[in-house]
Amino acid sequence: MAGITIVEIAKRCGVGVSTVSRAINDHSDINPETKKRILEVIKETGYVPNNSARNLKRTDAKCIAVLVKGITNPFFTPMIQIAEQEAENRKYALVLRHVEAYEDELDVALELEKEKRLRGIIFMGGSSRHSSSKIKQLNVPVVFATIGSEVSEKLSKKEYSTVSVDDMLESRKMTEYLIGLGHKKIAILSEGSDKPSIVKLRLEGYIEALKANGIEINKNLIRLVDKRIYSMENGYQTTKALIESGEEFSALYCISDVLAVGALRAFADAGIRVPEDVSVAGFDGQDISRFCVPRLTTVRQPLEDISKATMKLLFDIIDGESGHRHIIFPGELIEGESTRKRS
Amino acid sequence: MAGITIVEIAKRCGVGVSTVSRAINDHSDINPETKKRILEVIKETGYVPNNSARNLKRTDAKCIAVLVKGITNPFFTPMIQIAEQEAENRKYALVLRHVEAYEDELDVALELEKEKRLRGIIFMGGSSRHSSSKIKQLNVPVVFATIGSEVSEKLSKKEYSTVSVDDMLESRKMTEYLIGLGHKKIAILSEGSDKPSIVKLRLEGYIEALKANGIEINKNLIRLVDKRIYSMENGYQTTKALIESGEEFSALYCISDVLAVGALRAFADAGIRVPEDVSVAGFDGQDISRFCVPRLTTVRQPLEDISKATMKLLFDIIDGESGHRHIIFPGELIEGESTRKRS
DNA sequence: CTGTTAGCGCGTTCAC
DNA sequence: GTGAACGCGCTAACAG
Repeated sequence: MAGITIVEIAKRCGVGVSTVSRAINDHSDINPETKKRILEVIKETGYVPNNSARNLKRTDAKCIAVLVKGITNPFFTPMIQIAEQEAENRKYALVLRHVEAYEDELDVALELEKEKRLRGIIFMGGSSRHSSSKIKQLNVPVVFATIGSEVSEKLSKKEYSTVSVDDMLESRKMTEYLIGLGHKKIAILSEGSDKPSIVKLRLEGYIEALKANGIEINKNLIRLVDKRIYSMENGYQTTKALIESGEEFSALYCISDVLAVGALRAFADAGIRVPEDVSVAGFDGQDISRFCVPRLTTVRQPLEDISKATMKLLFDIIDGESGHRHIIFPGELIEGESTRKRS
Repeated sequence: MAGITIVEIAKRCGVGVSTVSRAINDHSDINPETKKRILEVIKETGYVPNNSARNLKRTDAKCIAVLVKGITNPFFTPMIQIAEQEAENRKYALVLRHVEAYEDELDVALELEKEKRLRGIIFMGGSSRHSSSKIKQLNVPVVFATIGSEVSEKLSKKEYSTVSVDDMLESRKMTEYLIGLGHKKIAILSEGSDKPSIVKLRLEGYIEALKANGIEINKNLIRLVDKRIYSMENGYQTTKALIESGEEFSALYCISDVLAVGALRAFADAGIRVPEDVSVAGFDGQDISRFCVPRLTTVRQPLEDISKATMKLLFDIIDGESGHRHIIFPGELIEGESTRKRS
C-alpha cells in the first residue's frame, strides 16, 4: 500500500492523529504505554511518515545543508565526513546535495532552503563569484568552505563567511619552492574555463612568483586542461601534448594532485624520469599524493581544520554568537619524491 | 522575506493562484502574456516555490532516485553521470542520495519514495542481501546496479532486478590468470566485515580458483582490510603487514584497484619490485588503474554498459514493458604492467 | 483562458 | 494525557 498515512495508524490504534504524531516525534506528554502500542503498530504496518508533509509544517527543524559542486571530486569527501559528524554532535540534520555542473548552486540553495527549512548552508566547490542579489535572498547564514574570499565583489563581506586557504599565496609558495630548487622553466597545468574560480588564483600565484623572481612568463608553458581539473586523463593528455610540443622545461606544476598523477604517467610513457629529468608538483594533498610512485610534492590543504572551522563558524552564526568571518588556514608544503634540485 | 508564497505572487499580479501555478509549471492553457507578466514578477520577487508542498500535491512526478552507499567511493561516479544523462533524456527528474554507512539503504528508500513520489529506485553499492519484507514495501520497481543477484534469498527474484558483473566468476578468472602465469602462492587483500557483500564473492572466486587448480588455501595469505575497501591507506597498511609477516608469496590480488594502489606503494617502500619480484592485480578497472606506475592488471567492469542497461531496464519496468530481470555483464581482464610470469 | 476550492499528510494549537 | 480542527504551500479539479 502506498497510501498508508498517519490517519490509518490512528484508526488502527483507536487514537487521534495527534497522539500518533506525538509518538513519532518523541514528545514528552504522552502515556508511555500508548506510545509503545502505537510504535508497535507502526512497525507492523511499515508506516513511514511523509517528509514533504512534515517539512511543510515544521518550523523548528534543526537542519543545515551542504552543497557540493562537482560530484566527480573526491576532494571533498573528508570534509563532508567531518561535517556530518559535527552536525550529528549538535543534533542537527544535515542534507547533502550534489550540484550538477550545469546547475547554479545558489538556485539550488534557494530551493532547498524553502523545502527543508534550513538554518544554514555550506558551499563546497563551485564558482568563487556569485551574484550578490541571490546570496542576499538566502535568509540563513552561508559559509563557503575552501572557496576563497572573492565570492562577490559587490557584496559586503559581512553577508557571508569563507573558510579556506589562501590559494594564490600557497600557489606562489609552491612555485617559489620550485624556483628555489633551481628551476626556471616551470610549466603549469591549470584550468581553461573563463569563469572566476579558485584554481584561477593558483595560476595567478604561479605568475606572481615568476614575476617576483624575474623569470619571464612563457605562455607556451602555461597549459590549460579542457574542463575537469580533477581528471587524470586530462592531466595525462595535456602533459603529453606539452612533451610533444618540444618546449623545454625542467619542472611541471599541476594545480591539482589528480592532474599530477596523469602527468606522472605521461612522463613514464615518454621515458622521462621523475624527478631525475623533470620535477613534478601537485596541489591539494589528496590521498593519492602519498601513495603514487613517486610520492608527490604538493601543498596540503588542512581539510579537517577547514571543515571543523566551517561547522563551528556556521553554528556560531546561527546561535548569534558570531558575525560573518573570513578564516584563512595556512597550507603545508609537503616535499615528496617527485621534485629535486635542477641538475 | 522567507514567507513569500504563491498567494503573494498571485496578489501582486492580480490573478488567481492557479494561474501562477500554471505559469510556473509550463502548462499550456494559459495566456502567454499573463504568463510572461507572472514570470517577471516572480523573478523580481525572487520567489521560489516550496518543493515540499509541491511533492505533497503532485501525483505524476516523473522522478526516480539513485541511492549510493558509501560516499567515499569514486567508483560510482561514472555510473551516476550516465544515469543522470539517461534520466534527462526521458524527461525524468533524478534525485541522488548518498546513504551513510550507518543507514539502511532500504529505509532511506522508503522515506524517499513517500517524500518524492518516486517511480523507481536504483541502488548502487551497499549490502547484497536485504530483508525481503522491506523490499516488498517499496511500491515501485527496484534495480540493484553492480550488486549481484544474491540480494535476498528469501525473496523471489521476480520482485527486483539486478545488473552487474558476475563477481565470483570474474574474480576466479583473475585468480586463474595469475595461476596461469605460474603463481602458486597468491596472497589476497579482501574485506573483513561479516556482512554479505559483493566483495565477499570476489574472495570466494579466489578460493574456488585455487581449489580447482589443486592449490592449497593458505590462510596466512588471505588478508582482510579493516573496513573501507576503497582506501589506499588500508591497502598500504595491510600489504605492509603482509610483507613484514615474512609469509612467502609471488603475487598479490587486491579486490579493488584502490587497495592495489596502496599495495604498490607498500612494495615500493619495501624495495620490492613490481612486477619483477611480485605481481600485483586489482579489480574494478577504475581510472587510477590506467594511470598508476606500473599500470595495474585488473578486471574492468563495464560501468557504462551496466549503467545504461540499468536505466533502460528500470524505465522498461516502469512502462510495463518488462518484468524484473537479472542482467550480467562480462568483465574484461586487462593486462597491465603489474603482473608477469613467475620467474 | 481563468478563478475558486478542495485536499495532499502532517504538526500544532486548542479545548477537553 | 488526548482528540478535533486548522493550515503549511501548492496542484488539480471544477466551474465559469
